[in-house]
Amino acid sequence: MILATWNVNSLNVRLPHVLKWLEANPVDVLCIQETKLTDDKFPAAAIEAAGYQVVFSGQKTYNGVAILSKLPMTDVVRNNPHYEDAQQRILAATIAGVRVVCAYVPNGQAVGTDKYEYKLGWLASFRHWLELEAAAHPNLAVLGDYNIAPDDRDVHDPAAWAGQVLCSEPERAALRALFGLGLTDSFRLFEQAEKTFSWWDYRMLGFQKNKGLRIDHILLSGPLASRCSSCVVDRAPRKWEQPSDHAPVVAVIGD
DNA sequence: ATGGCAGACTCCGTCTGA
Repeated sequence: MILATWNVNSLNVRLPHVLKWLEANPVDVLCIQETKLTDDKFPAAAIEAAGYQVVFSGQKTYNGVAILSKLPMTDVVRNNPHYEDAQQRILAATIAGVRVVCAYVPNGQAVGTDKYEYKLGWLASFRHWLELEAAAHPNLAVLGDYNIAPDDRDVHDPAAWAGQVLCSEPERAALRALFGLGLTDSFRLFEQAEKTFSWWDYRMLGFQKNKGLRIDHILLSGPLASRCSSCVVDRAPRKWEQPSDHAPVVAVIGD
């Protein structure tokens, strides 16, 4: 099974990119974040025509998540049942015996702001819910835009980003708390090129200068991690016309 | 210290993202 995650920064704009990428990369499951579409405007027909079933949970202007799958999805859950949230950031489904969670973790804006506090509270409740999911589903995969760079290897300029949002110690501790549930950052199971990132600022030639962060992750429970044979970032779509500022991350799970 | 870029809505400026 091949699992992928991609923050598309508006599915309205990026639908052609998604379809083009799936044609070249026919993954089994693709988790999408930042659809920025209400459910009545979701392009389900175009995705189904490409051979994927799809579930989605959106809102106007911001956030919004979707799971595309070649195989049937059951037990679909929208949002964290233990966290009252008007923002649509979580979607879960069971696919071929694997519990797949698609998450768009809040950005946090800046350390010390209300949005930052919302992010930390959201993550604490997310951990609580994932603990229950992990207990119920030995095969658990949590994919998405975490808006956290796990450590300084995941930051183009650690000194400039030190203590800043996406890199602050409380955020990193919240991510480690998810690792504490037995979830592994599949990217770090393998030898990786230095300065591999999944997001680059649109401004100041961020991608061309590789001034990025690795904030999109595929976390796997023990049984899935032991069967994982690769995890890579696909930089190719970031070079296309009118790209998302994020690149897809892809993990391969063997038999 | 600010803006740079991009997308969406309030739509020719403002908010948010990361």
